[in-house]
Amino acid sequence: MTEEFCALARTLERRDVLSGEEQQLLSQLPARKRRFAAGEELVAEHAEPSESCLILSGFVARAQFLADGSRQLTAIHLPGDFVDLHALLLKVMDHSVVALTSCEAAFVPHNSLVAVIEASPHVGRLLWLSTVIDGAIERACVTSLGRRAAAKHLAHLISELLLRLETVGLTRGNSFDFPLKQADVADLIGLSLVHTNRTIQELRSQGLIRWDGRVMTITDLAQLHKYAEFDPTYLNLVKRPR
Amino acid sequence: MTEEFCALARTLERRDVLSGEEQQLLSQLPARKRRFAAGEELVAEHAEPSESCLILSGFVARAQFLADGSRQLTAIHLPGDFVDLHALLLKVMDHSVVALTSCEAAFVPHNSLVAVIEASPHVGRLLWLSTVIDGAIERACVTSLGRRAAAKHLAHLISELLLRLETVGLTRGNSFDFPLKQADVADLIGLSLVHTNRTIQELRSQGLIRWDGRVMTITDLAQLHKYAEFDPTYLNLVKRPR
DNA sequence: CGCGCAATTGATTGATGTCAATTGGAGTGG
DNA sequence: CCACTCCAATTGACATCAATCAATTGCGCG
Repeated sequence: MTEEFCALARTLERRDVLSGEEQQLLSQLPARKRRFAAGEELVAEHAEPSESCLILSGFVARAQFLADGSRQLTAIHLPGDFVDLHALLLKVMDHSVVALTSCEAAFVPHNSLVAVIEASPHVGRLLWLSTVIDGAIERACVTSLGRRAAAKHLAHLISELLLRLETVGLTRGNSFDFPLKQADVADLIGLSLVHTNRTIQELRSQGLIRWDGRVMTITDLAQLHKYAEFDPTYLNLVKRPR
Repeated sequence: MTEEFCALARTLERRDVLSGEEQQLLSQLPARKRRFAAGEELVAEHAEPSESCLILSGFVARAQFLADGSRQLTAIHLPGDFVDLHALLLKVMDHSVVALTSCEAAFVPHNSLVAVIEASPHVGRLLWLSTVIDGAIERACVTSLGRRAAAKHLAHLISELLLRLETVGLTRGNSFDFPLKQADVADLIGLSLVHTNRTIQELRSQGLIRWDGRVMTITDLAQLHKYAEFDPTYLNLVKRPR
């Protein structure tokens, strides 16, 4: 398996077993590898991409823009995530994908994805699954935005990130690299920059996290989960026949 | 085609052409039809359903509950929507599905869905598409919650509902039956009941809508769209080969 | 007529946004 | 090495939005 697809296989295998042939199929997908700087757009809103992009390194997010210039990041994505796989069916992008840090992505043509899916309906279902988990993550986000207090929302997001990053081997114990700007976190949790700053300070002063802008460390995981009412069911981190 | 699947076929056909055989396949799906009263649960959180449910009449919503007893409705669903199709892959429900009005639903066994998908990859893709559109709708909701003022959020939701209901023939011009309680609307847009009431009044006083608790009438559609910055791209109401 | 649910209103509190500085640290050129 | 600049983080003061508490109204129904 080529280096590029380790992360993908790892993500898929977190939810079901891949046979050797299936791994083969994935590793033979053609991919155009590209590097982006923080702030660049990987995929533009209203574009009609003929390839989907798999994140290899760095953090990216889906973004929607409003007339007043503000922006909401509707989801954050990590290495191993097939960010715009849904474009395979949606045809027209309803949001753009932006780099939050410098990152690398592999662009895979839709027609070769279709070929893989036809060759292996099981891999097809696992890809379908990954779009459906994206939906579950967005549902959790809706609930956080609608009904959780700011600090709990942020605590929930951090809890989720730790688990998702563990899946792809990007944690060291309870800490992980998280070189985002507070302004990006603000757009992620739907708050103003100033209030985001105060919210972060609250989690710090509660002794739940440490974050210097580069490394996020969860100081008290059990407490963080309890505080955020975090239930990882929606991430489907269970191996099952699918 | 049996009566039950008219709505489903109609929803799918809004996005692509179905051949006669494909319609056949759909119409032959076995279905257990059930009726629910407002407030009842169609599918429970943490359940592991072996069937997915297609809404035939009425309004239902996905709901997530919090420890303090509050609730967020992460999406509203209409006749023709295959609400918990994603359970086919997710296995465990991360939310429950509740009836907002009295409603009817058809429960379709997962194994017969898998059979249809294997018989027709194209229908499979259209079902995949429908889960992916649910995701797009949730993204729009995230943006509304995070970055739109309350009244604009509500205006956006109403704009969306009109279009989605048109798709399944449930509108009369710019009006449609909408027998929800304001408390449900509150849980849908993430506001308190009192503030929801005032938000509705604002849209009324701006001359955008009329709503007596049963029938919603959009008085000035162009203005409503403009006010909400409504861009229907995300609903994918375009016929294309998928 | 009276009950009960849903809608509405008023008053108040609390959370969050906005505006305007200020601080701190990394890089840059002299 | 030191000023200087720039960007991000932080702080304070204040305005605005939304939640909460507590009535009150309106309507359908027995």
